[in-house]
Amino acid sequence: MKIGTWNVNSIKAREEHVRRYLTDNAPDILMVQELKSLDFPLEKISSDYEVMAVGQKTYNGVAIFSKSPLKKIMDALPGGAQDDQARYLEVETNDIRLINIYLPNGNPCPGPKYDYKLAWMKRLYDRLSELRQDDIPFLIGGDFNVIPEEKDCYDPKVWQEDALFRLETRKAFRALLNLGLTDAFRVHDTRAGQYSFWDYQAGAWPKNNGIRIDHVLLSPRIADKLIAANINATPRGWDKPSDHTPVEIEIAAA
DNA sequence: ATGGTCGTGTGACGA
Repeated sequence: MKIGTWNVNSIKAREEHVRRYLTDNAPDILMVQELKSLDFPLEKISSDYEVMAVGQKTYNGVAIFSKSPLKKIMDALPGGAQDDQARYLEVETNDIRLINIYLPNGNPCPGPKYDYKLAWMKRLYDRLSELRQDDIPFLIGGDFNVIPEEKDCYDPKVWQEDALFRLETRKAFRALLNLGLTDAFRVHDTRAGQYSFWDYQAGAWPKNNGIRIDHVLLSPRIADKLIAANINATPRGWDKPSDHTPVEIEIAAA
């Protein structure tokens, strides 16, 4: 079973990119982030996929494409009574719990946006902790807006005080891993300089000045089924690309 | 050394 995650940076601007990606790669599941649309007709992208989304005008928004039927578990991260940002979608398909997130960026840092990011990560910790306690196997993918380690960015000094890399952010990400989760990509590739995002500015893509911020984390029983994991940089090279590229994993069926 | 890029929706703001 092939599962991908991709921040598309506007579904309106990237409709054809997503269609092409699904056609070329035929994943069983694709999780996308940053729809930047409240009600884009996602079902018209491919008749091979069922799709479920939580959208919002202009900002955020996540969706899941799946070849198998999807059952909604929740479309907001618990613990945020006044939080109306579309960043979380939890579903069940093929007896697997799937979570798609667009974790807050948090810049500028310090400031209220960074406070929101840390609070969101704590809420995420609480939700994943609950799933672990209930022994529900799950896979969480998306744009985490977290650079886990120095080797996941081209120049750690530049990123030192950034909301994506500063120590407090990395500690909060480490806490998620300490629930017993596996960073799927790192099981199959330990090299430095493997990135999922390259800024549009300053020739970051041709210079390979990127960062690895899109992740797939697996609970233990799903991790045991992991067959492959990779970053597919091809879509970043397409015309008018997203600034992110898909991360792909494969797990053994049933 | 400086400004440099997109997307949304038309003027900043978010990334």
